Amino acid sequence: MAKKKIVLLDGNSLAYRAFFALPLLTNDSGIHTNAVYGFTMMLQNILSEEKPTHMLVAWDAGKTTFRHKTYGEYKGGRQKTPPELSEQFPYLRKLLDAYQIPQYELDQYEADDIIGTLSKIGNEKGDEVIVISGDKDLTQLSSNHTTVYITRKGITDIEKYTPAHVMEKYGIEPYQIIDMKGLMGDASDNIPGVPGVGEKTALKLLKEFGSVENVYASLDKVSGKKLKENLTENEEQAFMSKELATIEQNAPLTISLDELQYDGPNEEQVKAIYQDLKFKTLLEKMAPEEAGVLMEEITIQLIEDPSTIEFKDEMAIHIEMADVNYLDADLMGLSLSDGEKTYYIPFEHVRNSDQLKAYLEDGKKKKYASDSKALYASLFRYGIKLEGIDFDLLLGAYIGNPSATYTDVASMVKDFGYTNVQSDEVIYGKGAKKSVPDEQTVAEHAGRKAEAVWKLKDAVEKKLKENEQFDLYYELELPLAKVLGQMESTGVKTDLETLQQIGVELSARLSELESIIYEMAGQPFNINSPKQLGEILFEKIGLTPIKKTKTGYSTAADVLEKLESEHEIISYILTYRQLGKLNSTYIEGLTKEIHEDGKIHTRFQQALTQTGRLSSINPNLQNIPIRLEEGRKIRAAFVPSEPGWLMFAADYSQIELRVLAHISQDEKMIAAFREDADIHTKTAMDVFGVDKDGVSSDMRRTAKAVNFGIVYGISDYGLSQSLNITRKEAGKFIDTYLASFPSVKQYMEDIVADAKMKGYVTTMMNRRRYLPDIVSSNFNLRSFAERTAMNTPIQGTAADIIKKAMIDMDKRLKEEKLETRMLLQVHDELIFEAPEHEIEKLQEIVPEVMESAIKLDVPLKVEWAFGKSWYETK
DNA sequence: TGAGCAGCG
DNA sequence: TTTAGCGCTGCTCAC
Repeated sequence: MAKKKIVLLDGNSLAYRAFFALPLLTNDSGIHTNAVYGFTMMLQNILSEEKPTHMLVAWDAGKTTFRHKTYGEYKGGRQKTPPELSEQFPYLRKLLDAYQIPQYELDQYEADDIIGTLSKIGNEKGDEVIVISGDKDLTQLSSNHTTVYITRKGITDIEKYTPAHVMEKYGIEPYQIIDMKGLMGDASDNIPGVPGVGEKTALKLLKEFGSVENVYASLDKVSGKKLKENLTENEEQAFMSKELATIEQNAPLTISLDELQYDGPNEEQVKAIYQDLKFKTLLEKMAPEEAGVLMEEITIQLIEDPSTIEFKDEMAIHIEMADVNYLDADLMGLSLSDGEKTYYIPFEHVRNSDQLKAYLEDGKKKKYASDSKALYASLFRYGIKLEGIDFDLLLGAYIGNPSATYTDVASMVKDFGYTNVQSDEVIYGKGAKKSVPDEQTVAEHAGRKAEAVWKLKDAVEKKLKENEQFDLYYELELPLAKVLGQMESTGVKTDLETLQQIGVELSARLSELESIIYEMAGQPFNINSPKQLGEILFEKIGLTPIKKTKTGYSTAADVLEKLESEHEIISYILTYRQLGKLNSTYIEGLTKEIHEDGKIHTRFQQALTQTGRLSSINPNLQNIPIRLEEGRKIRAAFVPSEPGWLMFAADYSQIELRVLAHISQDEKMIAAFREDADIHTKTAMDVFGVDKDGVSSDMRRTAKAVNFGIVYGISDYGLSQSLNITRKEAGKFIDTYLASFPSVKQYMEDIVADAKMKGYVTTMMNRRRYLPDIVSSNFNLRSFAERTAMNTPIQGTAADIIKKAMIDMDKRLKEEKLETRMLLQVHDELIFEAPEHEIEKLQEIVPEVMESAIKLDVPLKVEWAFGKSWYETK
């Protein structure tokens, strides 16, 4: 028979944990729900992560247990269970019934004993057992087959106790936990132990003698007069305490392992209870499974001859395609809706219709799209130049809720409470089962999408107006979508031979490095496997691990760099990593992405980042190497697509610090930028209190790191890492910095306070980012939100600025009737290809347009270069 | 599928 | 007193 995976939960302990970990939530009906809610969250985590075959929740039975016969005061002095918690137990039991998880209690025994007995039975059969509790006593049950999960802070944070972990933490075996308790006692259970003996002393004694019995057998060897005295006087109490702490593993259970089989919940019942308790988020999580119901009827006109369509002045429009990548996806059909009538035209008829083409290219006919950039670029593949886009649902939803992840129209409209469109997953399936259904189904699906766009336009606009984001939407994001669509369609010419040539060199050097590394390691192994590499470095060679990850030793570059002087193999590994990355990601990766036209067409995601930046995918052209010369050569493969043309690149200099100077209104910083000083040198002068000539290169480097840190929402820890100095030193730098730029300090404090009050921060163009965690009681979450509050207005404003510059640039190129094409955006940089005779003009207008994209209290500065390839634009 | 690592601004 | 720089994408390994 297959091995079982048995999960045993300590019901009372976990309910207490959940109750105290969460604030006292009350639902509309006045029932307290925090313990049930926390318990449910935990349960769901366990079910999805562990996928148990067998489960049981054990409960304590009544007030007295067999332990009270040993010691009447057992668990004496405990606070009564708060009534707010007591009232939740019946709901918990009902919920577990709905989940169809067996529950069990046994008169005179505690939940521990039930769990201990079952885990023993499981162990004997070789099954895998997981015990979950909030009580560390249960760690005594850990064994080769049993792992004990103890909840840490909160409810979902769990510490896993294997025998090795117990050893690591306490230096003793799991079975010695009871000896430890015997000696030190346990205040929460009112187990006395030996007075004067705490955890430290108990562990010391156990490491020397092994057990309570042996401690007393060798009392004369115990050092310390007072300790010996205490032990002697409390011998009986020590043995009794050990007995009390011992979990019974032979309780007379009336239930067998086979009865614990878990086959999943009764969804209907679970849903009913969620509804009863008003667990909205949990309910929503269940909802996708029953998608497909409650759809309103829709009448779709399937069109073969587009000339029969009545093209209104305003219509919603959508193209249904078989893949997310609209640059090469198979286009299935186009849907149109005017709110009354909805049409679906299979794409073969779209392509061949002059009337439809004329409609799509008519700028006077307003069109509302689900994703306008996808429309521009996909229609452009068929020579159709889309005009008249006046609304974009994706961008509207994104501006209203940047943290959402939109995968299809259904996910966008959900934010507005609209449900009459199904998810793509429901229609097409997912993974291996993905397939296109019959045309009628596709037509309805596409029709519903167009209809949804039509119906939601008002709601989206209303929200934009309320949040004063109308301009951000109509002046920035919507026109940008068109520019980006053009850039994606244009693509960047990529020279395959250059890539291949670099690839050949890389492969040769990699195999050379490989032999050297194998030689030094004394054996071949997979250098790309952090696991194997860690074993070789830290076990075989015996280097000292500096950092650990969840799964083993960290072999990250910053760790290896610290070990470089310890062993010569390290530098070879670092080089191998670096070159391996170039080869797999850039040479092999980019080669695969070159289209038939000899170009690479990336897609810019316009509705993804939390800050308003763009991102680039399939492939990512925003992370082409530049920092190291070997990688930088990759850029030589990116060339103009026309003979005699050149690449032209322009980037904003220090845009984020300039934005910071403007937002914080720091006089010194503003002055520095106005006189075009080197900002890092200037910072160094202030932080180190020297004059310009006194700034060493090291000081400048430090100042640069501090400047970066400030932009990111600094912490002494982060700075200490990047500069390889102590936290204290880093803290000092930060203090000195903030003292010399007081307005920056003020800004950092104000923005955090503002975010706490409003729940969000904004950029100069009123882009929002919501930060619910900024009021969290969890230190990590809160700190992260605070740094985000400091960083987002800066990074986001910089993003706004370059977006505006792109729109202006596109317009200017047209006005000047230039052939120059904008190709790429890399956060603070724009890349163009241009005929040689236009270069002179570009040198004039590109900086002009970019520098005047927005008016700040400091000048914006643009630097530019051109050459025969991207590599040469330096 | 997620973790670890490394590439960019 | 264990936390711990901001924003991304893609490759490889191991499960």
